Amino acid sequence: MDDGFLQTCLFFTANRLGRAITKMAEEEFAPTGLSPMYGYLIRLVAGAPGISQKELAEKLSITPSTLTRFVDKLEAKRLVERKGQGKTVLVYPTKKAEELLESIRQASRNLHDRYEALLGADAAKRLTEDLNASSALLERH
Amino acid sequence: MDDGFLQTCLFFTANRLGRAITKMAEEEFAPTGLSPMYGYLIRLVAGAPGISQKELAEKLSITPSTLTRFVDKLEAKRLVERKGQGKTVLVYPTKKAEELLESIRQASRNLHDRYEALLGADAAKRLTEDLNASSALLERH
DNA sequence: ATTTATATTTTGTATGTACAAACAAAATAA
DNA sequence: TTATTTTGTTTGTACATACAAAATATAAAT
Repeated sequence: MDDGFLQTCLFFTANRLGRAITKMAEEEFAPTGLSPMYGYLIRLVAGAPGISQKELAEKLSITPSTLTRFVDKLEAKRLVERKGQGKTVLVYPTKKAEELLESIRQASRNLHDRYEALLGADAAKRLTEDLNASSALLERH
Repeated sequence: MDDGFLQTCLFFTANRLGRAITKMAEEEFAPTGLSPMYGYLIRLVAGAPGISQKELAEKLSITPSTLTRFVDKLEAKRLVERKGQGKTVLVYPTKKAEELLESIRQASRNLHDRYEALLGADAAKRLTEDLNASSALLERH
């Protein structure tokens, strides 16, 4: 069958892996009550209280509008608080978020262990580094 | 700042690349009037007229429910036709789809050329192969 | 032949994400 | 000091995708 074009297309293969690892990540993060991106957002905020939304969007490589939605949800769950500083919005973790932190870190570790077991430690590390490097190149067009 | 955990997490890096390459792919596929996944779906159907939805979902690594939605849309655009063969649904390309094919192939080529120019031919090829191999390992849990 | 089990598809619902436009505040220039 | 531009955020809307449950249709077993 004439379907080799899929396996040679970076768009397809990158998203294919994205779907597979997202499913796994959602399973591992289930105990935290958050999906993985929200968990990472909380880790960033807890590691730099008062970080601006702009910085958060940049670090997470998502658009500002998406970040607004994320912060909306975490604020509704009383996990972060906004404090407007002029036109920029600063984000702070709540006590509740800090209490969740260890569970989030554990989920990250479990996820890491799980895919490492399947891919091998070396291959996983190399792949992750390659993905970072390639993303950086593509993001600048 | 304490944000290294992002760069070492395969979930994050895979989806980061996914977002970057998806944006690029959407730009290159714009002339076809389709988003990239729909273009590839049409290529599969044109390459194997009468292929079942189940097979299509497998080849594209998406869930059957997502595939149903995709075929719904392409059917509404008169690009494919369904023919129920018992419990399975067979999908056929229309004339209109066949007329689009060359434009879709061209978009794929343009996309390929574009990211290859940024990543280098060798690196792009290796990355794509790694992504395929890793997806295969992760999809089986 | 009727019931039961199995495989495929569809539907309802939810989520992550983006773009474009609107809005608000700040910085710069006149 | 007022007018213009830039920067950061939010809102409306749309789309790709998934899961769980329902529907449909075949095949298997009694």
